[in-house]
Amino acid sequence: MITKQKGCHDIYGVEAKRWKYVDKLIDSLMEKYNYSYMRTPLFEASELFHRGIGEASDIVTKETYDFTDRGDRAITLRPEGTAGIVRSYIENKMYGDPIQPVKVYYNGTMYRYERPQSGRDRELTQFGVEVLGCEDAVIDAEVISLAVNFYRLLGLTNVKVQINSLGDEESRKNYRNVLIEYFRPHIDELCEDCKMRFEKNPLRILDCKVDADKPLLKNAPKTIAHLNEVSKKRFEEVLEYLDLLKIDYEVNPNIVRGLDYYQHTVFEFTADIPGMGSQSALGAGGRYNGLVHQLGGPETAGIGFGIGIGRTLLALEKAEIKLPVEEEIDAFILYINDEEKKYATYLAQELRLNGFSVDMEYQNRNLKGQFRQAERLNAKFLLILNSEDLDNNELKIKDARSKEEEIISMDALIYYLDEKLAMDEYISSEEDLEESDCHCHGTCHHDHEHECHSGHNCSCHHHEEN
RNA sequence: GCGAAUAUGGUGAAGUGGUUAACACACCAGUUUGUGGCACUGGCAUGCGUGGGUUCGAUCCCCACUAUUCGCCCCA
Repeated sequence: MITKQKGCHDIYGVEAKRWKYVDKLIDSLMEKYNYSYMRTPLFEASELFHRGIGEASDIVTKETYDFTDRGDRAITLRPEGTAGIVRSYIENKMYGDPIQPVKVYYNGTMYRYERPQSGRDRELTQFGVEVLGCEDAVIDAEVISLAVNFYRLLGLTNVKVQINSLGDEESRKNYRNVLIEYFRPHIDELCEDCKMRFEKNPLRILDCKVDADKPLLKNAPKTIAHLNEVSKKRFEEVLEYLDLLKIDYEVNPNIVRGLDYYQHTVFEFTADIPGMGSQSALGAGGRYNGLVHQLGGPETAGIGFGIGIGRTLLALEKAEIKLPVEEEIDAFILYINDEEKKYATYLAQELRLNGFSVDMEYQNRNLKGQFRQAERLNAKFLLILNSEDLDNNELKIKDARSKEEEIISMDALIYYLDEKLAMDEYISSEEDLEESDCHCHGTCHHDHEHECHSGHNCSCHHHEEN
């Protein structure tokens, strides 16, 4: 048997519906914020990521999927979304677009060569936005609030925004020197990794987990204290806008991010959910004003974030938040003989083209099996074909919920279904308010708690009474 | 890159150095000449991750490998 590659996943069934739900939410939210969808290639010249992300970062040194193609080109599967977007922005000269700033979003797979574990895969899906060509603090706040609202709409209300500012180039350099001077006399107290970081990227020492509790780290100079006036003012402005938008945040001087290109605002979205382990970061981002120029474009401000969809869904699961995924069909068509089967085939198409979700029996199973199939599919109505009824241009329709059954004229079917389904929607929205979404159909023959078709646990009322 | 655990059918799993590998759920067929969830009957692993070894004999013991899961590291 050929199996899937390490760290990859097949997504299907109910799981696929959850993903689809998130995709739709993203699209509709982005439409409201007026960000345009953008799709860039899954692979790019390796150089793009090396120049963009930074040679020193772990990502480029050991976590990318690299290969040479048949033309001997060095190719890398994209490990993140920003570099490709920026490359495209430059290549397509979007800085000349009459509409500025350029606000885009993406939602696609990324690849990282890592050891997989819970919440971390080799193929992962990220949703992210990028705003290019706007330096104003208001856009920082919009981008952050947008992400928070995305989480809120999913039901994750306890996502924390951790925010920090690295300042502009000048501030960043100053701070770096301050930090080096601060750590230099204490190098020996640091862990092995941090000794490496001291050389390559001293900022990263701050979010080291091994040394985190040492007073040396706790008392380390803070970025914010070493911002120059302009940077400081800018950061305050971002926070003001966040207050205005009622976004809760926590200024965390240890957020420095792994990538070299960040400046000014950097942030991380974390969810304090039991069972998420060290994968509590659901998304992150920041401002990358130097990147466009670094990749060969004009000086252009940029900001964005990336959110891991898989990890977000995992958080929802751990927090026991259910997404309202549709798992019902409007009607299922049953029949016994071949004449009826032909009519069923015709009727299914007719109803589908009229906007109903319809399925039917395909392989002439006995009625018992067909009823079971209809139940499994959560069909709201069963259309039971009968030659005699068909001759009278009628059919028998059974309401799966009420068990009521009646014979109606074929001509009235569409109208009938429309009416009933509208009613049904009304009723189920009422029920949602009372949180009674159990599909046990009143009577239950199970002795214990069991899994409902909709995937949740429910206990049967008449057993509870005992 | 480092560490740990696990590996039996569609699923959850039990099990033993020796003829037919429990049990449950699911599924299929039937009892029921066209109405589902109950009951009953029957069907459902030529096989216990792969390769080697020990043995008269291995799913069970040993070794290696692979895969999965979890943790560390790291995280766009």
